[in-house]
Amino acid sequence: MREEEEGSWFARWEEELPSPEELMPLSQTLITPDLALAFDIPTPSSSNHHQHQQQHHHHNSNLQTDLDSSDLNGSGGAGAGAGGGDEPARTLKRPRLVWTPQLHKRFVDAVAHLGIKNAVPKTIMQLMSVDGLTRENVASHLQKYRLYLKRMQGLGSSSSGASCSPADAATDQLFASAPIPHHFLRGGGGGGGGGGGGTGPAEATFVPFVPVAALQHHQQMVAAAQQQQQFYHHRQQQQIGHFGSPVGFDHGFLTRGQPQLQPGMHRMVPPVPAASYVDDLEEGSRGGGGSGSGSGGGSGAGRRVLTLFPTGED
DNA sequence: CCTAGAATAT
DNA sequence: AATATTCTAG
Repeated sequence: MREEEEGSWFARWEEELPSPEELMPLSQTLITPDLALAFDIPTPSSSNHHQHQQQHHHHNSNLQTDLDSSDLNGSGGAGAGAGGGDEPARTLKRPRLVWTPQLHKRFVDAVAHLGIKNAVPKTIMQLMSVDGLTRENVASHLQKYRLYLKRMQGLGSSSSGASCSPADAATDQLFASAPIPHHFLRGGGGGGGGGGGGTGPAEATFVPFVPVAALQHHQQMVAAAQQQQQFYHHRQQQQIGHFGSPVGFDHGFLTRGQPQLQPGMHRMVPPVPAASYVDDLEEGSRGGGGSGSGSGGGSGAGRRVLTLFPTGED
């Protein structure tokens, strides 16, 4: 048992973690309609371009906002009835998870609040409380995120040309949408050091008494996986509708604020601040504090960090 | 046995 | 390029 705590880290947790707006539109593009479930859809290699008809009445299946991506799973298409039957509950592949800035924000927040030490996929996943998110999803993203951080460290001093490859630019945009917590800066190298500063070794020494206590059972992934598929079906019961964003935001996001408890799978919901939230969008005070972002130079990119929505607002 | 991490594949 | 999936190590 650990009893050491700074006592202040969680004090701000409420303010930093979930923002109502950010919390709501989280359950994005997960799973697709029963269509996918209906057949296994081997997805015939490449060759999928024909615009077929749009999906007629979709029950409650989630749509991706208004993205035209359309076939995530090759809906429709070939299909064929595999197997004859409709027992899709098996061999189902879930659609690719799209890491939208909001989702990433949550990811970063979770990581930031956990600290490097506890920022492991499972914990992060639990902290995020995003249904449909799997450990694999988080792990994969975490991997990428680490690379990004690592890359960031490599720079700092050196020429102002921060970006090396165009690829970085793209990733930058995604990752830039989320504030980089002071952690994550691996000291490794020494090299450069820091730059600026001291970001401090605040290596998250604080123990995370993860609000998500419980859990940690010897649950088998298999079971979890099956259940996940299950809730994909059950999902249809989700309470949808737009949450009043009368302003241009017409996102048809299915939102899922609180995790529903799955039978057999308990998900503790973190202390959702039912109290007042502070909209701490990107606080302007960044740059100096942290790792230096700019340190001196400032990447030319400046900070155009504004979580853009895919809603097509331009 | 389960989890994290990196590597590899799609 | 972005994610998923696989493999290996702890």
